[in-house]
Amino acid sequence: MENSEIARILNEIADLLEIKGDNPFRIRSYRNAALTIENLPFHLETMVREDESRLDEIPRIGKGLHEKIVEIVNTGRCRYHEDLLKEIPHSLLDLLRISGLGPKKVQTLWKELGVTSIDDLERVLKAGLIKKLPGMGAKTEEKILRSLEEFKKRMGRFKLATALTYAQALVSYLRELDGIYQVEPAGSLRRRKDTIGDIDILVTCRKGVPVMERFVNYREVREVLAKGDTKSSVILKCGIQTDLRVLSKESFGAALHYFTGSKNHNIAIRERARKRGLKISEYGIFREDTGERIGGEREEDVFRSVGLPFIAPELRENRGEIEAAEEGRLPKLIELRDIKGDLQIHTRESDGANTIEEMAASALEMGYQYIAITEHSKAVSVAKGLDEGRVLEHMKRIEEVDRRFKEKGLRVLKGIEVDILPSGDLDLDGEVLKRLDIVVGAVHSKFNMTKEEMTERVIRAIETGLIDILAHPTGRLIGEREPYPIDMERVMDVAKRFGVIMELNAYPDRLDLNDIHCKLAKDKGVMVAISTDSHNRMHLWNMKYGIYTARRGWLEKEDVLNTRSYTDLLKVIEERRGLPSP
DNA sequence: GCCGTTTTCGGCCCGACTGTTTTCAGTCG
Repeated sequence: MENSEIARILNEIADLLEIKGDNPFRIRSYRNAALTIENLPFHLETMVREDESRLDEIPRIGKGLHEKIVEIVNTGRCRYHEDLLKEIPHSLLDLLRISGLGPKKVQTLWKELGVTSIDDLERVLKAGLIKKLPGMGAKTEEKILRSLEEFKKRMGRFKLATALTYAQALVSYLRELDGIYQVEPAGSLRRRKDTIGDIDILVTCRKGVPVMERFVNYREVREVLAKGDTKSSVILKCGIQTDLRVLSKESFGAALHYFTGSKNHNIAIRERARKRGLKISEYGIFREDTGERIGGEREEDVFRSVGLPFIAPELRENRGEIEAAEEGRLPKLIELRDIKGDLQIHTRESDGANTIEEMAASALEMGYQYIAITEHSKAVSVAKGLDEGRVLEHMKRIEEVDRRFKEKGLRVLKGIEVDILPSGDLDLDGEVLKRLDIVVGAVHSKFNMTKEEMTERVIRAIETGLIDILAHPTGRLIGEREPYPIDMERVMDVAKRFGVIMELNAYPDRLDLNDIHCKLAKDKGVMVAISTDSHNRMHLWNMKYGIYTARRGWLEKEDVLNTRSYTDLLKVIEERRGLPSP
């Protein structure tokens, strides 16, 4: 059973308890535990089966949750969860996902009108029954109707790249206004999470009202949800909810920290402040006893007040960054400028749009020292994948381009993205693969294997000793295709033995490895290569999204292969190939 | 249900906006 499945059950218990009106702190405990489990860098079921007592080392899991987790792992079920579902219909939980509907309103709808599903909700909305309920009126009914439509339309989240594009345009628009001091996007966008629920923008300015006016009149606004003096919310035409908050200069830092989150990072920081007799809110840092303000203008004030160094936004997930900060072992996170080359690039020879020369010229403009040309292999026929003969021909063309770019400072490596067949065999002859400078291996077919089958498939491929880099290791396409099931810990253990490097595919739809897998690789001492998988010249610029994810995964320059110089890169590959084969 | 620099009971982060209220509950982040 996956960690996410255990977390889902615990989250559902929390939802059910909320509708029941249970103790809010117990509910929080379930949510905290669920979040902790989602973020674990190891497979919880395996750990519990090996040594149940190690559960006690995990924070926010006490006696009660310990028992429930063991039960879930052993039986696949949780009696407490099932008992709750006997009282409360499961489909009621969908209603909580509609904004404006919380546990109390859902309970009222259920008890008073017998609403137990989205369909029921639509029915009572059409019949105009909601405005007759206690505590609800015509406006509530209308709001729920709008939220329901929004919910059906956007069901889910937006890719980071999409949200960043819209946010940056809006920030520029707001900056044009006179009297604006600071405009800063916060939230999961600033933490560079791979998907974004909504955009939060913070502003300081001479006068708040004109900013709010300008915001709600932005050309991209579809609907204004709320408009106040300090906070307004809109839905953009693309469907992203966007909130703007106006702050005083003296509280900007505290607010930036607060609205950057994550929620659990904030709770941990505030808890820390409370123990020091301080109170941290989005308005600043105050002494609990006297109420005296001791800071808040700069974000650093928040960290300093609780005795910590600055923690980069990408790390703020309460995944150990506070402890690391305390012990002075925060990572020095990788930056875009550390990248010296790109190791997965396609050209017209397979399914790319540009020539080798064009890709090389763009790479040179970006200041890179090297690129690898990695076409698909023959199994990926839709992408005009290469057979052995075409690989050898293509190698000559790459060598020719390399000769011309060498003196300009760019080396062009002969590579391939060889298909890992369902059997785990590679799609090209080993003798041909050995003649290439770099071999990237990847799964592109038969995604519906079981976890065991897929893990074996990839491990077999690694054990050929012929793969240097394992590309997009989970095959996910954000918002379109779930990652295929694979035991990443086992894969990385084998990769470590064979010196195989794990790819972080920087293409915005992939970001694969994800942040948690990057951290896992780092912890296991497996090197990561950040590659764009470029199919045209513009794609080369996607490297930044890979960097964002790498930073969320605690990666430093040293953890990433393509921060190496050309000669050091070759050394790493050479050493790997020199490792004893089975 | 978790947790301990107020340590095994009694707390648990904090504030804005909305709508239906007439002093506040619900929701959200």
